[in-house]
Amino acid sequence: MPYPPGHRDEVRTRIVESARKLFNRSGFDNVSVDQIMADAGLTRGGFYSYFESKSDLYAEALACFFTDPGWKSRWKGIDVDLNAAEVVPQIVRAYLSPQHFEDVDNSCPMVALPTDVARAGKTAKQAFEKAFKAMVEVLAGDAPQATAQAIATLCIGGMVVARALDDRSLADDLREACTTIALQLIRDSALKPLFSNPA
Amino acid sequence: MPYPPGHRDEVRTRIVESARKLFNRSGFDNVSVDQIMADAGLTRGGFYSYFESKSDLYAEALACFFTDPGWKSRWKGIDVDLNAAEVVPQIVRAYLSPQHFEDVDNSCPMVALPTDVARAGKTAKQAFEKAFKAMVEVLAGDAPQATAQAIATLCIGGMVVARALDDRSLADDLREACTTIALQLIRDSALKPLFSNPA
DNA sequence: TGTACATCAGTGAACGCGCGTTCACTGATGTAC
DNA sequence: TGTACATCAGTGAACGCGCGTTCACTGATGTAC
Repeated sequence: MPYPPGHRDEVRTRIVESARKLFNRSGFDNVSVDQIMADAGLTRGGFYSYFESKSDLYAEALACFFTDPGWKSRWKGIDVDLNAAEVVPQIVRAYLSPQHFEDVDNSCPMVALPTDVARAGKTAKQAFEKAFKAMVEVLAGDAPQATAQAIATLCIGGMVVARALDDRSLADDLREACTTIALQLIRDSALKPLFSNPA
Repeated sequence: MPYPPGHRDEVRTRIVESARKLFNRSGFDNVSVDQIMADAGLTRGGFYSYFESKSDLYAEALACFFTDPGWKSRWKGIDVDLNAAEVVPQIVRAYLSPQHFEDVDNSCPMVALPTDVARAGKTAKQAFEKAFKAMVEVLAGDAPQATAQAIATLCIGGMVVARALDDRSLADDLREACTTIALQLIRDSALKPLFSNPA
């Protein structure tokens, strides 16, 4: 058995990580197999002994962001402590932070690639959905499902729109507006059970 | 002067309209000049007597959606009457409606193309920004700027995320959740001036 | 310890294809007389 | 009214290029003795 065991798994992971980074930067279609393999320190020919086709990578590149245990503290500047009581507001602040806005390479793929996913196949959509459900679950806390979904949408949508604007200060305003409203929704939904719940 | 006056303008508009539709459907990079010209009933060669390059079309295709006087009632099923008192909730409902979700070809480009714009040049981002500002202005009503921006983000982001999900019923839930929360934000912000405004 | 070997991870030339763009041309048009 | 003409909108073959994918091959590796 030439090459140490686990070698292929390690290389495969490296390819997926390179793909995730480059997809984030340029979208699915503007990244070539050549570029991905070169970024992983390999040449193009080897790709097809790891994957059936380029589109096979889409779902894996989306998934690897969330399976990577480091993702929750990926945007430095704001450290999220998952054991803290105030974890939900912390996540919202980190997600909508300037650090996340600027670090496109290590961005959440739900921000960098949602319209690419909408045009891609079922497996990519399933991977996106899994990530979205996980995010809603983390944000849910005491809030009803609809509120948690809206808060997740403010986080993802705020970043997507901010990155498509030309004026940086408007983009900053938008991020902050979404943060404020999302935190307000969290506060309101946490308080509501204490009072009557008007229809 | 062969060909009637206005002929070129008319053909140019037809090309931009075809581009808008096809970009919405497949993104900037998956649509070829050939396809755009064929959709407009022409052949590829003529393109470059109307535009300097393919990327010149991006900003124009974004803009034409909003300059088209028909856009405000584009998603049938829900007719928005801009003179009605309840115009803002109507716009939110129409934007997040199943009709808009399904009609990708005639979709708002802010829903279909935000990540393509984020990767494109300055002119495309300026066009996107202009559309976003216009939307926020329409939604503002009595609400503070930050609230109007968050409502716009719920509309756009809700549609972007819904289209990237695999499960249609989850996508429907999400659209409805965003509608509910957006309408609640409108109601709350309209009421607030009547009471004290707590920090 | 040293050598011969089987394995297979990785290489890179080659393929057919569709792209954005160019350009010499064709032929439908309104105008002049 | 009818004909010849100048204009220029639109055509389609051709270009160089980079893509996704294939495949015969090379050469680094751990193993056997």
